[in-house]
Amino acid sequence: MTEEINKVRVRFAPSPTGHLHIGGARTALFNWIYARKMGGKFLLRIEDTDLARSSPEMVAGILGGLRWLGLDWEEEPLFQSRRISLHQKAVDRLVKSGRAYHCFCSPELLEQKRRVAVREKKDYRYDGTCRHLSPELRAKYLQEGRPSVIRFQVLEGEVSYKDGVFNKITVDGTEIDDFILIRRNGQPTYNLTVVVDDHDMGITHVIRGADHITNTPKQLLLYRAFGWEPPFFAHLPLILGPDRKRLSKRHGATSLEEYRQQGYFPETVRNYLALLGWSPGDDREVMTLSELISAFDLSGISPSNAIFDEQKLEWMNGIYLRRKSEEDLVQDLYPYLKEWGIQESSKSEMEYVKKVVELLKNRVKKTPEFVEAGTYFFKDPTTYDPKAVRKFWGVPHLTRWFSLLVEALEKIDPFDEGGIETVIRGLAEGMGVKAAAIIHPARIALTGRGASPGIFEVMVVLGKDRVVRRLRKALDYLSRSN
RNA sequence: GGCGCGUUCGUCUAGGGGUCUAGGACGCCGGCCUCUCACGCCGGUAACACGGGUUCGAUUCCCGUACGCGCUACCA
Repeated sequence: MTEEINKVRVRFAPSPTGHLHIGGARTALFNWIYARKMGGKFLLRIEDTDLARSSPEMVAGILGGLRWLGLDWEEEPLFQSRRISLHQKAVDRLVKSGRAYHCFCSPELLEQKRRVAVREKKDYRYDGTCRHLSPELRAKYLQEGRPSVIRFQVLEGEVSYKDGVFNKITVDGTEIDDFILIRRNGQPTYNLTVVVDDHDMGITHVIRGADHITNTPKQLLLYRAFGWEPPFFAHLPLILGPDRKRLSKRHGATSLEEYRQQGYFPETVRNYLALLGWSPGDDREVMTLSELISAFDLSGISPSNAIFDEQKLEWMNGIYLRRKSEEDLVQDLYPYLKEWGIQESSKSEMEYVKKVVELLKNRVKKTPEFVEAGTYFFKDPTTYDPKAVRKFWGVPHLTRWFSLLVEALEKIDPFDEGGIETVIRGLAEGMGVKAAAIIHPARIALTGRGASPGIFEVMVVLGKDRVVRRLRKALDYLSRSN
């Protein structure tokens, strides 16, 4: 029983007003890992009280993103919008106990006061007009049905807490506004809902972005006013773009979905994100999930913001890609097959694709790159790389070499690597040139390019028919252009 | 502007009074391998923001300055 009570419960609480942001994904990941590490539970709460900007599609997208990353949650996600009456009830308690009060100041009036303060270079804070309203006047206004908000009454002199990541955070009570708990339209505000919901969900550790640091003292005040035990707070440093500004559209991809579409593996994103702001304390970087979980510790999180380095993400994806089996990569390639002109995937065609993957996997970092890198395995070259042509096709006797090459290759049976290599090296020797003198021109003929996997391997995969056809085609091209 | 927080190679970071000639990784540069390109391997480049303290001794502790970021909403 007590064991159950002491169990760690963490949550990820996105607001469905956009796609799952890379920063949100990391927050979710850290919560998930922490729950796993501690044998606790990872819960979800959808903060959809901003009715105008929230949508069910966004909720679905966010859940999909979490699933893709492998971050499974327990219990049903809590929808904040369905808890409004509970939030209001909680505030009623505060009003009754005198910790919250109705404020009748109009938004226009407050806006005006704020402008004045800004003009005079003073910092604005709610002046407490309605805090000091006489009970009679307040009752009268209420009776008249004057529109009002409910504000929290800040009494404390100083609030401080020890953050799990940052140093001790202290703020003077005079710096905290009598913040609004319930809007004019009856909707509760963030600082209130987050406290009520976290309490009701039994959240023990709040792990969230550092942009919430300054909200924390307000929330602590609410916990105190409600007489609730506050959770442990740990704030994650922000993820910045290369210009040190908060990661945004200007930096390119910011949503998890975009990285998925670009061909990054979930394990890469997970691993890379885990390393943004956290380190296992030793030199390990490429780590499995279970390694991540066992090495994870809140104390390993650094407090300074981190710049998102896409180059390193790409490098890491290359590591994971090379570790994958050809079979798995072929699976990943299915959505792209039609770009190679493969309509329905027969067994033999898949065998061919697998061979192509074998040759290319050390040369790409993301799955979709196979498409471009491997086009010549599926279509005869229609153009020849001009730079390579200039370098290797300008030699004399090339057409004669190609003719001899075709002749020799046609005789090879079986058409395997050893046989091909022997033939080509023999041919070169016979002509008193290096093998490279034949290999490079042949590569252009076969692939259209100046670079490719080893040419003997390429020939084997292409097969004798394609090889011979392409060499003849090049021969034709050469004789016409000379 | 006010308040809060932060500051180790270009980037992610290790280290937290002497063992630091500050370690690793990405990137970049060079080399090896080699038919090219990759992969792999080897090597190199590059940092404790600045100024004061405390101390026998500060990258490590304290204060200040600079810079950065966050918050400053009837958004979350």
